[in-house]
Amino acid sequence: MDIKEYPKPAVTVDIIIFTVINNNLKVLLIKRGLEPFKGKWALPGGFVRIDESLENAAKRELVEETGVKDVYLEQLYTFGEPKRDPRMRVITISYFALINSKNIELKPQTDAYDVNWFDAYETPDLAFDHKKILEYALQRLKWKLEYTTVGFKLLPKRFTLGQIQNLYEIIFNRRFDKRNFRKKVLSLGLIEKTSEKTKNVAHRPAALYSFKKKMGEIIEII
Amino acid sequence: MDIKEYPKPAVTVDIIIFTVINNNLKVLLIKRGLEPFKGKWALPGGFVRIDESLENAAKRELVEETGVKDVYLEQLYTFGEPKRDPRMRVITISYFALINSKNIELKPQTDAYDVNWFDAYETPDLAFDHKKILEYALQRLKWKLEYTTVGFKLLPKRFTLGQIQNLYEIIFNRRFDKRNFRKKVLSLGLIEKTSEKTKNVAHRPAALYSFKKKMGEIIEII
DNA sequence: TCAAAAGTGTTGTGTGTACACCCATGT
DNA sequence: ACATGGGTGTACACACAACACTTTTGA
Repeated sequence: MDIKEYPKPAVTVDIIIFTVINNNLKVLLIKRGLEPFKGKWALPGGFVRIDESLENAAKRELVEETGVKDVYLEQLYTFGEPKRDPRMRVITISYFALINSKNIELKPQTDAYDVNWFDAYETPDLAFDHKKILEYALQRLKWKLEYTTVGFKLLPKRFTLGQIQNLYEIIFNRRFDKRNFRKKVLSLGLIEKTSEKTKNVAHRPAALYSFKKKMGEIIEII
Repeated sequence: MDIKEYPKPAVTVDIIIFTVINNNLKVLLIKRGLEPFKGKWALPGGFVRIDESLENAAKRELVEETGVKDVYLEQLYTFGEPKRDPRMRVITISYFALINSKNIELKPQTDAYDVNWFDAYETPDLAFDHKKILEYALQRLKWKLEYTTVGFKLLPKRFTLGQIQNLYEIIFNRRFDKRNFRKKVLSLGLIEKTSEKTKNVAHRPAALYSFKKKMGEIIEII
């Protein structure tokens, strides 16, 4: 039997883009302008072009929506239930991205459709099976933060130890002991104190830290 | 633009089926009977039917090749480089399966093409990018054994502590301390000693262990 | 002066690792 | 008798968790 005889599913990529804004974990969603699920919020994504790699498709979507390039991006999972899209068989390869909010140039104003950041744990109803995909991504995010240091990608270039701890507390939804947390983070040897401190804060200023060079490889230990 | 205008990639599943035979980690390969890569060994797999889920496609392939149903099966990764198949754009969702060799009814004899178990670390050249996929699977396998207990799926119903240790030593390619290993395994509380012992062995007989009931949930802790 | 986050050490508990000898059986 | 894997306990190092008070700033 010739392979061309098989009817082919459509193939898309969807991206779960996380960032931290105002000490809250946010995810980027797009309001659909077309049926099906017109008017519902959905993960950004689109069809994979016939001659581009899956990762490039994801990067392309990412750039289109946020304007950022240098982000942490990894394949998450492939969802392919036959009825997940009412129109036709669609298989989607999901990617998840971590970006720090300073790098973002959202372009919601310039476009007809709405693009917005939502609290990752309190999104509206999502189109397709995107709720399930988001939950899967949140699970992976927790896992990644527990066993790797990729979470640091969510931070700006200069940050305080308090900001890291906040980040972890948001994502794990629990408190950590300040002394133990700082000890642990510093013992990793990935960051170093700069000579600067926070300014205009209504409390004791905090030392600003930055990543040591060559974080790239170390970050991907798993 | 209508979605039907996009040329669609073909979608397949490939399965990395691991088992342990004679204290060696084995992977199931099939010799290709058609071009491209005719005569080369490859991972079992095939096209996803338009109305079946990805996991069902993987299960179908698994049953077709090995006759087994009750196995550990999980999605591994999706490979989609544009040129990975010389004929056309093919995206493959890989799955990896752990089965214990007692359950297998290989059907290589009845088929025209060859099916065989190979040492997972010493396979011949593989078709397509299957070498890369296999290496990815081996990496995941190590990881799974380190952080979960799914590796026990590779064992028969009754087994000795030495067999578990062998399994781990094969996969990690290093030796473990016998006392520490046994302590660790027993402390998990997942297995219990049966009243039986091994027979006809040229050394002191070993106690046979079996899984406690309700292993199902515990096994999937991550 | 008050609120709010920054900053700082010690102690106990549990987990992983290193290590050596006798036992039961088949040949 | 000997070869082979089965079976067992202790001691040290290290990572993690619990815990409270002083400091510096803006309002």
